[in-house]
Amino acid sequence: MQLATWNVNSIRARVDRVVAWLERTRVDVLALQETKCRDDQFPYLPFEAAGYEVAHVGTSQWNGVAIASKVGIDDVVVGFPGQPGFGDDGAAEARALGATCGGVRLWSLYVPNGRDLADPHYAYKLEWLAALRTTAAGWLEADPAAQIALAGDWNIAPLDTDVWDMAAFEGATHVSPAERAAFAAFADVGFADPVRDLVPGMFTYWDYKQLRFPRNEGMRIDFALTSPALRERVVGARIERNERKGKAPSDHVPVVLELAD
DNA sequence: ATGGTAGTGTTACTA
Repeated sequence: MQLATWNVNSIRARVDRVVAWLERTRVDVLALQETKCRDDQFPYLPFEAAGYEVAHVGTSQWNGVAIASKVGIDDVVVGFPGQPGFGDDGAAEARALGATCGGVRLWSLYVPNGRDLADPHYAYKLEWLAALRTTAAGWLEADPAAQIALAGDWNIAPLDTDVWDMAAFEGATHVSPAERAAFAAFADVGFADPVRDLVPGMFTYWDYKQLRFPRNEGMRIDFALTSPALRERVVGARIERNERKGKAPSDHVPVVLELAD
């Protein structure tokens, strides 16, 4: 089974590319982020025609997460327990969606960007990550054998080598010690990144601006963290850099886990 | 030179 995550930066702008990629790669389950649409605007039909069921949550042109699966999609949950909100109404944003697909409990996650170290969005980001860690740790305590994937755009570059030039990130988000500690805290409770060792030295995101992709000035910020039982099933991984090429690409590329049956 | 692109939706905001 193949399980993937991909920040598509608008599903309506990218649907043909995403479905063509699914049909070409035969990926079984895909977590999507930044769909940028309401539920009633999601292009379900092309996915269904390709054999994928879709669960989606989106409330506006911002955020939006989905899961597409051709191995079933059960027990769909919008938001994780304890997920903090943001904004005047303090409502939870469309940044987390859980579903069980082919025996794997998959969460499609779009971690808040943070914007600036002094911005309230940054405190929100850290709060959001801490709450997710607490909740995810509870899932493993309840069932140590659970097969769980925390997959998405984490908006954190855990290592200095996960950005093209640390000097360009002086005082910026994505690389701060607090963000990196928040990310490392998931490993402390059992959620590992199985991709880094299999695919070292590759980015998952390149900004549209400033010729970042031609210059390979990117960031590694998209991850599929696995619970111990799911980690045991990982037999391969790839980062589909070619998806940043061609006509109308997303600024992120898919990260794929290959799982033993 | 303190910018540059892209998407959604509007005279801006997010990334």
